[in-house]
Amino acid sequence: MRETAHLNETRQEAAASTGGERKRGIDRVIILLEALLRQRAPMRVGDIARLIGAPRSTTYEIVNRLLEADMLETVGGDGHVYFGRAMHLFGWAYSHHNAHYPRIVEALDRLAAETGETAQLCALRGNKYVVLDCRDSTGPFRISSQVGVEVPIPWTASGRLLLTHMSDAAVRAFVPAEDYRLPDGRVIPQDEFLADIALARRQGYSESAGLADRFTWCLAAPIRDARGGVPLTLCFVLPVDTPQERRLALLAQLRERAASLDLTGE
Amino acid sequence: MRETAHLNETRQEAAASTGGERKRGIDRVIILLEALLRQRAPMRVGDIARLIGAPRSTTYEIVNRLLEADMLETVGGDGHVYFGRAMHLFGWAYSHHNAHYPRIVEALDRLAAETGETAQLCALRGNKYVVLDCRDSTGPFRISSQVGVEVPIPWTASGRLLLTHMSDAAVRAFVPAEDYRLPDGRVIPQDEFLADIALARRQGYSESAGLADRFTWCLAAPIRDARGGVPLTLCFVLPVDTPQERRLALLAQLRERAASLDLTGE
DNA sequence: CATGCTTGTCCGATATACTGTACACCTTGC
DNA sequence: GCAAGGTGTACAGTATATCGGACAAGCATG
Repeated sequence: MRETAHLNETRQEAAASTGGERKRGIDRVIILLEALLRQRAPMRVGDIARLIGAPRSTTYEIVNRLLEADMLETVGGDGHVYFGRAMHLFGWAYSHHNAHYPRIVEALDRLAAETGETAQLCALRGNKYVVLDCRDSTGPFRISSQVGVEVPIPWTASGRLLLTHMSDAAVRAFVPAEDYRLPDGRVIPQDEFLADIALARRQGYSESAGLADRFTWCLAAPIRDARGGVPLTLCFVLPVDTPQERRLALLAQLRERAASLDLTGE
Repeated sequence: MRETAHLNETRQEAAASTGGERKRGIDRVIILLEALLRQRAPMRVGDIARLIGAPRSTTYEIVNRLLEADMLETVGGDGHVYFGRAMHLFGWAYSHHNAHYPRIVEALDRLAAETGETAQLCALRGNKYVVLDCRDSTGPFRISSQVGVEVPIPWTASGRLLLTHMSDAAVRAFVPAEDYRLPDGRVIPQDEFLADIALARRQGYSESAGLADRFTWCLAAPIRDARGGVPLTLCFVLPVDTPQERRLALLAQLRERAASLDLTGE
C-alpha cells in the first residue's frame, strides 16, 4: 500500500512530462489534491492542469465537480481554487475518530503554551515523515513548520522513534536509499541510522541537532499504542543554541507528557 | 453551487432505492465520502455499497483506490474503512489557509477552558448549518456536538446570525421549506424566522432556547469578515436551566471574544 | 490595430471505467 | 451435511467519461 502510494507520485511527475495517457477521473482527483497539498496555496485551473499533466478540459471538468461537492473552494476574485470546507469536515472526522485525539492536541497546546517553543505532532505517511499539527513558537525564532509536507524519515528525530517497532531488515526495505541524503548533501550511513533507531528504542526518546537544517535542535518523544508501537510522536523544534540545561528540562517535560498519552484503546 | 450540492444528496438517496443508473467514479467518491461523514463511523465495503446505492464491484474498486491514496484507512481487523490521514492533511490545509484560524481556535479553547461550557465554532455548508469545531463541556451536562453533521438553519441560534447578510427574499429562497419544521414537529413561521434574523442583526448576537431540543439554551455571537458578513459564529450550548445571571455573563464574554476576531484580511 | 497568451466553455469520437455476473472462500445456523 | 448469507476477486461488454481541438472573450504588449 505504501509502495503504491509512492508510485503514484512518481507516476504523477511522469505524466507532467509525457502528458500522453488517458486516465480515470478518480486518479486525476487524487493527483490534483496531492498537488494542491504540496503547493500549499490556491492555484488557478490552468496551472493545476499543467502541474498534474492533465488536459485543460478534463481539469476544468474535475475542478468544477469538486467545487460543487465543496471539496474545493474558489478563493479570491480570479480563478484560484483551494481545499474546501468538506475537506475540513472529513479531516476532522479522521482525527477525532481516535478518541484520544483531543487529549493529544491538548497536550500539544499545553507544551507550546508553557514553554513558548515550537511543538509538533508527528507521524508517518507512507515511507515519509509528516507533521500532523503544530504550535509555533511565540519567540523570535520562528520555524514555519510545514504541516502535511512529506520529509524523508532519516532527516528527523521523530523518524527514528516512529521506526522503533521495525526490525533492521524492515527499516532497510522501508526507507528509500535517496532519503539518507540530507539537504546539505551529507549522507547518513545506514548503519548509523539503524543504531540511532536502536538508541531511540532504548532511551525512549530521540534527539537530533543540525539534521534537516543547521539551525534546529529537535527533541522527540513517543506516544505508544496498545501494542507498544509508536504511531505518533511529540517533538520540540528548538534553536540549536538552546542551553543544555533548558534542553534537558524541555526533554523531561516532553517525555512525561508523551508518556501520559498511551493510546491503550486503539 | 449550493443547490447542486443539495441535489447530489437527494440523488444519492434516490440511487439507494432505485439502484439503476451508471455513474462516474468521481461522483461515487463524493457520495461515498459524504455518506461516511454522515455515518460518523467506520463501515464495511458491503454496507457502503448498499448505503450509497452502488454495485459492490464498483465500490470495492473505488474503496481500494482511496485506500491506496490514504484518503481512506482500514480500521480494525475486519473490513471496516474510514477516513484516512490524507484527509486530515487536506482539512488542515483548508483551515489554516485562513491566517486567522489559529486565533479563532485559540478563542474557542479559551472560552471552553474558562467557562467549562460546551463551545462551538459554526458556519454554513450549502443551505445547512454545520459545527466546524467544538470543545465539550467539562461538566456532567454533555451534549455530544456533532461536528460536520448538517442541521437545518432555523434550528439554531447561530443560523440566524449566519444569514444576517441576506435580504428577506434571499433567505426565503435559500432555506428549504421543510427546514422550518423542528425535530419535535413544531413549525417556525417564516415571518418569525425573518424577524429573528433582523433581531440578531440589530443585537449583534442570537439566543435560542429549546429549539433543536428541549434541554439546550444556545448563545451565539458573530465573527465578521471585512465586508461585514458573518462567515462564522462562536456559540455556547448551555443547559436550559442555566441561571439568567450566568447566561448574561457568558453572553458578554462570548460577544467580546467573537468581536475581537474580525477577519479583516480575508 | 494586430499579436500573443490567457481563461472558460462546448462538442464529437473513442478508449475505457463501470457494471453485472460469476466464482471461491468463509462463517453461521439447523 | 446443506443452505443461506457474507466477503473479496475476476472478467467481458457497453454506456460514457475523457480527450483533443475549436471557439469566443479578455487582457496585456507593442
